[in-house]
Amino acid sequence: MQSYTEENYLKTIYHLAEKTINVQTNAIAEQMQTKPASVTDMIKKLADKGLVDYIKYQGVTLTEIGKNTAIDIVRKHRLWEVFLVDKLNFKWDEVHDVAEELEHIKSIELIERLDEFLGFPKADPHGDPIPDKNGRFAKTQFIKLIELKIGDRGTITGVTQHSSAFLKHLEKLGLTLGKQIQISDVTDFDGSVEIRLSDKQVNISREVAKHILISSNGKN
Amino acid sequence: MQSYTEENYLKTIYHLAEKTINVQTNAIAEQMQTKPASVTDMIKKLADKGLVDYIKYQGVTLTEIGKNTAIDIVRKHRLWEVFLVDKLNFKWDEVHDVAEELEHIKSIELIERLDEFLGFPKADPHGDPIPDKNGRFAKTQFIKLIELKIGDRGTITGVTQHSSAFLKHLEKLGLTLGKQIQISDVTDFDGSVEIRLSDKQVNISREVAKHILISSNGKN
DNA sequence: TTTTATTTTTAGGTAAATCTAAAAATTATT
DNA sequence: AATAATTTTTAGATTTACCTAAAAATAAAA
Repeated sequence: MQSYTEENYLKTIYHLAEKTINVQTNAIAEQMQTKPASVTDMIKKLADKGLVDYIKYQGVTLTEIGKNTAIDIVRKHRLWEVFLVDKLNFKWDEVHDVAEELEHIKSIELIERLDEFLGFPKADPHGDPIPDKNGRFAKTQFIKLIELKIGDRGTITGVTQHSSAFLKHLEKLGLTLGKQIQISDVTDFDGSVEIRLSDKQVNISREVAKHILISSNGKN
Repeated sequence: MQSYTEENYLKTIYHLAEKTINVQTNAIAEQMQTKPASVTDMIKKLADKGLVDYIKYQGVTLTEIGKNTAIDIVRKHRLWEVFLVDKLNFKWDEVHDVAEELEHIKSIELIERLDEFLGFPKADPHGDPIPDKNGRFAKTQFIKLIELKIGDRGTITGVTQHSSAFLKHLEKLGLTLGKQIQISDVTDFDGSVEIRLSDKQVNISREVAKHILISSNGKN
């Protein structure tokens, strides 16, 4: 059984490991808003518990057990987000902090039943995949909006930025999950992208385009 | 803002204060499965924060702020219990421990929306009243089943014992919330009570009868 | 390949919530 | 009222998760 804090470390390491193989102390510290010295302390503890592999000065990797624990927390977090949006009518930019607390509630039964109550959702309100109770993710075929060419069509299925500012911005533009889009133009000058929606045309910066995930439904 | 632990102390003191005016250190310790010395430490802290009034060796009472905080936790606990039973199909004897964790999630918005989602329930699955967001309880007129006379009718509206064993026992007998009952006999010998339900007749011990609350709908 | 910069760790300390054991106050009993 | 029993508090430690400041290791630059 892990403490609330240990769980948060595992989750952070898990997310950072999606980008780099060996996760660095400073990266963890920054992510968790704490100091590198504190991270070192905790890493040692997690290593003693067999949740991470750790070589001094070389960063950490999750062990099998550590990874499974982390995935379980991610599962809880995302299921609660679905609950908050689908059942309690929260906006997609309002759910993160509360889910951050709810993810630590320790009851397997609770999560199984919540999953069922929500209809076994495959993705959270930001399009992030929800692992099943065995920790398996449904394979998904995403492409970044920025990589599409003029004329390409697709459906918005995820975002890689969860800040409230970003999500509110998308909401205002009408770029929400499930929306069908087509690239109508890409500006050479600043790389901004012109997008055709069913009812209107919007322009987004290159920076925004980087963080939108599209499930492509064919060229042209 | 209180810690998880502080909240548990306030809640315990609140419940104990329903029976005695001045709550004793030992009583708190027993209830919280901790040692009296630890309780004294925490009481001092709560007194410093203005949440309890404390005179050495004389026990504690909640201040207005402390009481409101406690009621808020009770509200959260009971709303989550309703959620677990009504939405996730937990049994009434399975919800306490999980609600014990959920009650500490800090988000006013969450609870308001949960309350609405559940249809502003007035009582939890054990019949305990749920305070509204201003901390006010709906007045309820309960009488203990043990106090009824032969021939009296009523509706089961609460229990004063939340142990799983007790609740499972009632469940097996068909004595669940909302059931209409009539007292058909009271045994002189051991005080056990014979109860008529719509479809059957059951016998309960005096001890069980003490912990069932009835909203009486008139004599005979 | 030194020197410099960055990253990481160690050493020593703090605050929260516990504990045990002993002392002090209160309450009950003779 | 004196003694015994109970309750409560104090004193001093422990554990967890932090911290700062300084030392050590690694990586980057001259």
